[in-house]
This record gives sequence, C-alpha cells and structure tokens, in this order.
Amino acid sequence: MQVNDRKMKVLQAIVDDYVTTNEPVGSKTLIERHNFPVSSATLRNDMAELERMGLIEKPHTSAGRIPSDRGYREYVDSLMTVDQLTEEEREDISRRIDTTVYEARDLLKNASAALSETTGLVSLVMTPRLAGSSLLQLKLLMIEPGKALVVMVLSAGVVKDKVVRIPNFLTPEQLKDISDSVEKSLNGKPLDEITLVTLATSVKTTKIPDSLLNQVLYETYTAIKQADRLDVYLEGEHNMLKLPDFSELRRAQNLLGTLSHDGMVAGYVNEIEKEKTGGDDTYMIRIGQEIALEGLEDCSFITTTYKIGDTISGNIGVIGPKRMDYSKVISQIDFVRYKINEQIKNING
Amino acid sequence: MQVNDRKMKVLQAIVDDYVTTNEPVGSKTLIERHNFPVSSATLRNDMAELERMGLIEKPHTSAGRIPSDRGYREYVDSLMTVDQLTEEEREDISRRIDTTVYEARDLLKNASAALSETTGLVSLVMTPRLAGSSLLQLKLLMIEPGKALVVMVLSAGVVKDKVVRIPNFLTPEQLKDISDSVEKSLNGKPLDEITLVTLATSVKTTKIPDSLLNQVLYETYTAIKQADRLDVYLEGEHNMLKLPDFSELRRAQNLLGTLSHDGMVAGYVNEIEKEKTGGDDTYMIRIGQEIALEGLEDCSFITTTYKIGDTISGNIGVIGPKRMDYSKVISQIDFVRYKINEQIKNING
DNA sequence: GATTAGCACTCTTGTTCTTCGAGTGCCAAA
DNA sequence: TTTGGCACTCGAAGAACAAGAGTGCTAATC
Repeated sequence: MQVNDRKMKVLQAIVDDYVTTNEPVGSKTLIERHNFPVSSATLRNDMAELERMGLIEKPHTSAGRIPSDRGYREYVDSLMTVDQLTEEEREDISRRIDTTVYEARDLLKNASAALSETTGLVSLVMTPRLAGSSLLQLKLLMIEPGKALVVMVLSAGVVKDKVVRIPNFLTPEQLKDISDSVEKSLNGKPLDEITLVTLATSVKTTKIPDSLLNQVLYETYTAIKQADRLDVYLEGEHNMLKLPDFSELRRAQNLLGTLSHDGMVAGYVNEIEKEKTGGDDTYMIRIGQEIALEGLEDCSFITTTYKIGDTISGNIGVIGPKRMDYSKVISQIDFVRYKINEQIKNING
Repeated sequence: MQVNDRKMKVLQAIVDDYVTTNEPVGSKTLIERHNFPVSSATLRNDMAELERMGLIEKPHTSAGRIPSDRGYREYVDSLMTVDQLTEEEREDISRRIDTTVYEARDLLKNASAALSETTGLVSLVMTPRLAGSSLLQLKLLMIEPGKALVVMVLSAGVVKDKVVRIPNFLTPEQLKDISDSVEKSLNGKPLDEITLVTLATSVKTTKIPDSLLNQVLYETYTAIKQADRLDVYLEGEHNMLKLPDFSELRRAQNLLGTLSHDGMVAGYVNEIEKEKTGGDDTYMIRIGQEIALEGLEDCSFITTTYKIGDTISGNIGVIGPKRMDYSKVISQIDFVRYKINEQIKNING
C-alpha cells in the first residue's frame, strides 16, 4: 500500500531529523528537508495517524513530533539501513585498537576505549563468559608460608589467578603434590561442572592429612568459582554530559548513578544476552522503557557478541541516548567486534 | 593581637558557613549565626580587610563573601580542628571495608568504595608504589606453546603477573630452566634496579640458544617493568553531580572529562606525594588553583599514604569541591587508612 | 478517498521592565 | 576602634508581551 509506505517514510524522516537536530520536527521542516511530493497538510494527517499508532508523540501541543520508544523500535527493526564505515573511520578505529597486547583483558580494554571515543557514547565491555570453558591447567604456587597463588589456564588461553590462604606449615612440596593431584583430577572439566564435592572426592593424595587437604581444596574451589565471575567495564560516562539529552542535571544524575552500579548493568546485559535469538554477529538492541534499569529510560543499549576461540564469548556494546544514530553506532560496534575477533586470533594463534 | 584573632575567627566562620550553606555569607548572617560580640559594621570592616589580604572574595558587589583559595588554605593550615568520628561513623566505615579479602588489590577497592560512599565525594586509590620493592620470586609458567605466564612475588606478598609470548617450540622444561635461572639471578633485587642489561648478563644457562633465551628475557623484562606501573582507581564520580558546586553543566563536564584521564590524575597524585614533607600519616591537601589539572579549579585533593609492609606504600584520598567539610573528610580518610593498614597486616600476618 | 489551502488556536521561547532584598562601603559620631 | 545610618549596587524573580513554530480542523479540489 502506497499510503503506508509514505507513513513509514515519514517516521523514518522524523527519526533521522530528530536524531541529528535534537528538535521536535514539524510538518513544514519535514517538507523542506526531505522532498516529499505532498503538502505539509498531508504530512500532518500522516503524523496524526502515526501518533494514533503510538509511533511518535509530541512534547506539547505546539511543538513538532518526536519518535516514541515504539517508533524507534519500528525504525530499528524495519526502516534503518546500516551502511559501511568509510575507510577513514575504519582506520581510525583500527589505529586505536592495534596496540600489541597479549592478553584478552587488555585487548578488551583497548577496544572499549576505542568504542567510547569513536561513538562519543558510553562503551560497555563484559568480561568473557567462562562458566562453560574448560580448565586446562591449575597450579598452586607458594607465595610465602600461609599464602598461595592459584593459577588457572582455561580454554583459548585465558588465564585467571587468585591469592588464597593455606595452612601455615604446608611445605612447597606438599603444595605441589596437591596441585598436581588437583590438576590431574580437573583437567579438561568445564568450570561450571566443578563443585566442591567432585573436587574433594576426586583428588587423592595419601601424604597429606585430610583436614589440611580439605582446607586447600576449599580455597582452590573459591578461586575457581571466582574465575567465572562476570564483570563489566564502562568507559566514557562523561561523554553523556555533552549530549543535550542529558543537559537536565537530574537526568544526568540518574544515569550516572545507575551506571555506577556495575553489577546491575552486568546483570542486565547478561539477561539481554540470554534473550538473544539470532547468531553471534547479530545485535541486541534495547530502547528506552524496554530497559528495566531505573535511570536509563532515556537510553538505549546496543550490544553484540565477541568470541575468544570457539567456546568462550562475551558482550560488547554501547549505552547511549535513545536519540542516537543507530545505524552508525551499529556499524562502529560491528567493526570493533570484527577487530576484537581478529586480534584474539592473533593472540591465540 | 585581639583584632587579628577576631579576623581569623571571622574567616573561620565564613568558611564554616559557606561550606554548609553554599551561599555567600554577609555580615548580618554572620552576626546571627555566630555570636560575635560586635556589630555587623565592625564585621564589615574586618571582611574588607580579609578581602584586602586575599583570603575572601565576593562573587559580585552586593553578595556576601566566599573564601578564596588562599582563604581555604589558611583555614586548612591554621584554623580547622579535626575531630574524631563518632562511634557510628567508624562502625559504618568498618562494616563497608571488613569483608574477607586476601589480596591487597581487593582490599583497596573495598576501601575506595567505602570512602566514596561515606564522604559522598570521589574517592581515589593509587595502586601501591612497587618500584622500590624487591622481587622475591619469579616463575615462568607455560600456558600453551608460544605463551607463558610470568608470575612475580614482591615484598610484602604482593603478586603480579603477565602473559607473554615466547618462542613456539620452547619446551616446558626449557622454560623451567630459564625461569629458575632468572629467579636465582634476580632474587631479592629491587624492581627499579633491574634492567634488561643486568638481566641478560646475570642469567646463565648453557642449554638454550642465546637468541631464544634473549627473547624470553626481554619478555620477562617487560613483565617486570609493567609490574611497577602506577594506576589509580576513582570511584563515585557521579556523586559530584549531586553537589550544587557542579550544577552548572559546564563545570561538571570539565570535571568528569578530566577525571576520565586516569593517567593524568595518577601522575598528579604522584607529584603531590613527592612534594610531601610530613610523615606517612600526614595529609596532602591541594586546593583549587593549586591543582595543576585543567577542569579541577573548583576542586580540592586530600590524599594520604597507606602502607603494605614496611617498604611499599601507596596513596588514598578524595577529590571533592573546594567547598567541602575538610575536617570531616580528613577524619574519614584517616580512619579508612587506619583500616587499610590494619587489614593489610591481617592479610600478610 | 486522498490531498490541499487556509485559518484559528496553542504553547514555548526570548525580551524587556520592574520590583525586592541582601549586602556593601563609607561617613560621622561615640 | 566601634557603631549606627544611609545611599548605592547588583542579582534574582516575576510579570507582561511579542514572535514564531506547529497543530487540528474544515471546506474545497483532484
């Protein structure tokens, strides 16, 4: 139907205009900027209809229209076209990421910084989801009497460690004995299948009294459990203050206040990930009210998945105002993800 | 001299009032709130004199006075009385810090969070200065062909590690050989005395070709050098948005923008530390223009030193508006430092 | 039925003007 | 040295007003 076609074009034009100008867009400006082959009165009718459909709304009677959350959703789902970055843009991002790093963690930090700088928004990087990855090595190193370092090597070369307490009089030899035994019994096991019970029953060493052994095993277990904790790194929060969307102090306060609770953000992104339907290279987009976190009603999340090897993955993305250039940001995230995956191969290759 | 006494009392009253009310204080309100045994006209004369001395200033002709940077300085140096925290306050802080952690790093993060929450300001924690600490252990662990983990144990049980590249065909045994040799040659050396040259000349192992050895040594060296990098953790930036001092968006932008450059802040705190004159439990205070960082003209730094063992120390403190309750904040920092030192002893004892 | 011109109406934004009040500086007297 | 008194300054807050952008609706037109 031609009419509906035009209505959608109008919605698209409204989103495009509003995103760039940050001003409610009226029928007249719409005509001026996009060359619709109809009059402003017709557009007014269309806009009234779009409003009835819940896709746009007006801040007050005599202002233009702005997209509603559902309007953005429609835009993102059906109207938007994602285009390639220019060569310069790609090079710019590459330059920011391509420093020689040998640890996934550093690479992700680089990528996060690059993402926040190029988008001018808040970048978000989740640490890799390690629960499903396998424990390839585990070593207990004596640091000093009573303290040991648990070093774990997981699939795809991810390394984690933690300092733990051990009985004071345990000798380095005894520790090594336990270490070897633990390593042997856990070798290749996925992290989330390791429980204190399996650990205690499978480790056998006759030379060390059970009470000591159990204490070490317990500490080792806590180290393993801690290894798969999900963290989130946010960067570029101050960028939000530059956006007119948060020029009202209250909004900025709410936003940054909520973002300071890393755990909440991490949890939410994790949830989004679970609800994901598409493949690894699809985007998860949450707009405005769709976001269940207080203070983020005027924001959108765009996240996607990066991979470390075949088994380990994590999320990367941005948090920005609803009123953002979705298309551009998506291609930026896409390219950053591409760079991450590429570099991870370098590190692990 | 009695007169000067009163003038200083006036300055003190102005600072106290301004800090609590955030409003320029005039002669009349001064009389009302503090019971000066003189008339408002007399205070006006005193204030004119204080202004001539550069200790207070007026935002505009018909407003009251506010302390100048030098006024705050005078207040902090000579007028302020630091009083003990109440039992509840101490308990509150204790509760926030006293979780069982076995790594200094985690303890410091806890402390930082506690500090930012109790002060309502931005807390600042520097990683410990490790340059002067000694290398007690160094191990190279094979992660997978071509990748090794350098684990370093420094004085006072501080552990650092880094993943490095090694030649692909190096065997675990060869790596162990190098590792033992490196450890023997560096044992007990202060980090900052270790150079690539000393490393290369002192390590002897006949079984491995020089070119391979040197590559490993170089990577080990970078790991050692990276270990003593100073980082800074800032927490509670969003608190600043709640303060009326930064209700002007521009100020908030500048502030958060600058604080996002971790390196700059770290460098500056490091500088302050160098200029320090008193002992470890004294405070370093920098007020307004004294701070050489752009965007922090309306802020003050208060930092002090925590210790890990006898040789290692670091800084902890807050960044807040010039207009803050110096006395209160100082006693809060003091108590947090006390808790850190206490807990570190627990960890290392 | 879709489109358009026209027009009355609404509501924000910016400007100007005014008033109010807190605070100052200074003078002359105590 | 202190004080009462007074003229003066300046920002904050509010009222009044005009301008402008945009809408909805109606009646005519394609």
